[in-house]
Amino acid sequence: MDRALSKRYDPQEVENEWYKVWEKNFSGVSEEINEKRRPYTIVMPPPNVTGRLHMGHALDETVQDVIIRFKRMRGFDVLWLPGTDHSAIATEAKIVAQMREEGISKAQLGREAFLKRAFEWKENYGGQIVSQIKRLGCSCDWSKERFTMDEGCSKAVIEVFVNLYGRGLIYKGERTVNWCPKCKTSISDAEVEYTERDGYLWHINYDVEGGGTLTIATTRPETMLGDTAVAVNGKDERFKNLVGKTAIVPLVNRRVPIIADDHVLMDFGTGVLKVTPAHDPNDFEIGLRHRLPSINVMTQDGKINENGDKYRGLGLMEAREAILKDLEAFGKLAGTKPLKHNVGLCYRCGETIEPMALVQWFVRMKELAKPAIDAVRKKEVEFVPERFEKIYFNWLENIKDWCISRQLWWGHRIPAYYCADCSHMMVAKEPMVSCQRCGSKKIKQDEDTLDTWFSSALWPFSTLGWPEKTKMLDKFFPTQTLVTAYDIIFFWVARMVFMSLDQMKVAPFKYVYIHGLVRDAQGRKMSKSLGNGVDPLSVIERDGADALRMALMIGVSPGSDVKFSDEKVLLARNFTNKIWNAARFILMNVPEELDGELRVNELEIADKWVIGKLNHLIDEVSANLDGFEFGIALQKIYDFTWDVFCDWYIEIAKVKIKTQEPNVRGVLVFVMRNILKLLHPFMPFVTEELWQAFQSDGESIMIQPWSESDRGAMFETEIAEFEKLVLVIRAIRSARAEGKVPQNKKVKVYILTEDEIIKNSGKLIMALGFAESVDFDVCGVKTDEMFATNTGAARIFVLVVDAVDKGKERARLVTMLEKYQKEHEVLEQRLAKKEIWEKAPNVAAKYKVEMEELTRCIANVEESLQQIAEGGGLGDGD
RNA sequence: GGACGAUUAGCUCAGUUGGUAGAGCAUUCGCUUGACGUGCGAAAGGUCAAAGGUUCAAGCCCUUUAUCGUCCACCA
Repeated sequence: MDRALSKRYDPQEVENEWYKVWEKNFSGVSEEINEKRRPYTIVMPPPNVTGRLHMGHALDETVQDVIIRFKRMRGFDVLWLPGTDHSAIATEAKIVAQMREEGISKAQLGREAFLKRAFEWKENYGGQIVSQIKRLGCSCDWSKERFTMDEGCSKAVIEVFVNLYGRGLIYKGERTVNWCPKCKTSISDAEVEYTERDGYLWHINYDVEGGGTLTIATTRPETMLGDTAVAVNGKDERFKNLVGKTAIVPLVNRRVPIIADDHVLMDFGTGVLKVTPAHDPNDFEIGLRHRLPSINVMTQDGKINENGDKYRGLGLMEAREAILKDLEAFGKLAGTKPLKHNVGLCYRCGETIEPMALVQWFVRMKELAKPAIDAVRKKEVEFVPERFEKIYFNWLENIKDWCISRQLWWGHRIPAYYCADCSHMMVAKEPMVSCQRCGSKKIKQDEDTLDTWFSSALWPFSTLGWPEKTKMLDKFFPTQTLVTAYDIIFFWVARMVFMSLDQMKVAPFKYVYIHGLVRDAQGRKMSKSLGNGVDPLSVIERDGADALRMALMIGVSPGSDVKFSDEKVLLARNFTNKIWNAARFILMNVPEELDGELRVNELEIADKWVIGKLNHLIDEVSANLDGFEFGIALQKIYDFTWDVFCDWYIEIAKVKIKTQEPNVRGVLVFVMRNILKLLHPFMPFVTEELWQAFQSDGESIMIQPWSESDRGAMFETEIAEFEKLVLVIRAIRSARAEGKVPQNKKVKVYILTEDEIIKNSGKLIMALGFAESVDFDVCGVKTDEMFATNTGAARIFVLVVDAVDKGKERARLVTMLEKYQKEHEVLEQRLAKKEIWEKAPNVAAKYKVEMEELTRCIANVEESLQQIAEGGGLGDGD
């Protein structure tokens, strides 16, 4: 690396450069099966092709990249396949909006020209999200990039549609569907979001032929224009005699039957229900049961249609006002009650959804859902965290047929063809040119396109070449892990599972890793309307992609939402700088012999400590990553790097470098290299840049073998022993600070201990505790010059001479004594119980040792107090 | 109505098989120490939402409750 390391890490300098290298070197995975390296596949959830990168993407892509980079280093033959989604409604809406500005409508342009324009739009904006994903450092294989509407994916869509239709699993029929008047298309049940609104329950009197009145209750009076019955519960004594008679719908004066149906609740509203089969799913069912006609009163853009008599042309709300006014005028309005009720909204545009009976295409779900439920039950597919399988089950177990037709142009056109002469319908893979029944050449293709999620559901295999039998499919399917947020379990995850099980006879992936949504610092969902979204690209530009990635990954647990805050970015950015400078220190002090062989059997205690800690870290982090515990893994690497390596080992290394101890360089480089590798999945750029400084072969860190712990160098006892030293040194520093000893002043230290390790580590203790001499016996200390402290768990008694604050010693010793005595008591009580010896002898033994230590400490403190009380100095005095 | 999650330091959150509570930020004190002031050392701060239970031992397991959040279902 010829770039001199500056004092501060500058991410901009390195990021673009490295991504170019990676993209060149690591795209184009081989289709051939590698006997030694097992394949590991992730298909990227395709973002909207014309979208912009937001924090949700950033989190999703980062998680995937962490997994992929980890698995790659672990020796898997990885494929992370990227791509984009045509996002039918969202994209078409954007194009239509743009056209509106130019004063052009879809109808004016025509289907063909519209599609031409849409593809041009896609070409222009489709690259944007891709280049933004690249800036995150994602190591996906861009040579395999796919698009849901490319030739192959489209072919897969047609193949599945025709197949399902042939087996009767796709059908065309009239059902109540969710109509969005703004998007002017039907949408599936999953695409409706319910929200509670304050509304009214209006009571309206319907005359009964032959005398009497029935008061119905409704929240949508405008739908009465389409009423074809009035229903009561058959068990309701109040209305029993009216069943079978005829009611008159006010305003339109339609004669409708009064029917009995169990769906009507006696205790809600007035117990009388107006039945509008065309505009309510429940009423539609009632209509089927009672063979009621269905009168549609709405146009596609949410106005009253020709069936609405004099209200024709009014918007629904206008119609409601007008109808209520008229009802009142006719004396038919019996009352108004406020009511909180749920209103369905379009998940794309937020418009109120109008249920409407329409002829649409549906996927029959019951048969497809069952294997998908079983696959998760049998753990062929596992959710991480597991609890999300409940959501999945709940949805699939109560699923209704899936409305897949959309009245849009941007999407996969339904491969159904109609004969203009005999109306014969044909569903076929290839465009039909003549009618199979009458031979007519006048053939028209179905106008509708498919739900975006229909093509997304095939994504894990359509992207690998299916329906062709490709080597890619052979090698990389089924995939291993799918990473996504919980909000699209219904839309996408469940549908991929049942489509794959049905078409491929195998689940599309083994694990579904679910992460949460990214929220702002106040915990609110980031949204355009709130304007609280943080642009990941601005974070990258300011603090680097590594900092962004770390900010998203640190301290998160699977399935829970991530609060994104500047504090986290700062933490992450500071951490990149910390590693950078740790590396800089090593490079400045270890200019040569970078290979620095690590000779384990020549190590001293501090070396063994850091190596041992590293080995434990490697094991833990590897296990955490295998278990999708990214937040924990990253936290552990962070703690080790900062606390263990930088704050302690490098400080010790400074002492060792001065005294020219032979092993220090090897240890520093060895630990640093391992930190870089462990950290690389999370922070690819800075680790790559530094890796290059610690080796000479120029190879990318991406393909380095993952760290393996050395089982022979776990050093448990050394770790425990060294940590006693740490406590002693901390105690000295603490005593100095409490005693207000100026930082630049050295101090005499006396330590009461029988510990051999501590006795033999005077040099280190002196150096790191800013002490000038360390004695291990009590001697020559006047009480008014000393400051005492305990050392926490090790309970070694430390005396620091030359303390300035002379008044506090006694009180401090008393406090210490009380604390020790209390701890002693607690342990004594625990150990008094027989059961602990029987059931957890190792724990009991540990407690016993601690208690003995405490006993010694108490004696020491008491002795000191005694001496103070006698007014003399400790020991010989001088 | 059903399900799930959250409740731990002033704030934001970790805490993986039960063994004497952790981090970052903020606060206080002290440091221009030749890697880093995006830094270093020290300190203060928590009856782990409440009440029961299991256990030698509970933040963690069980039961109930409260508050907040999310999803699903839905009475027009």
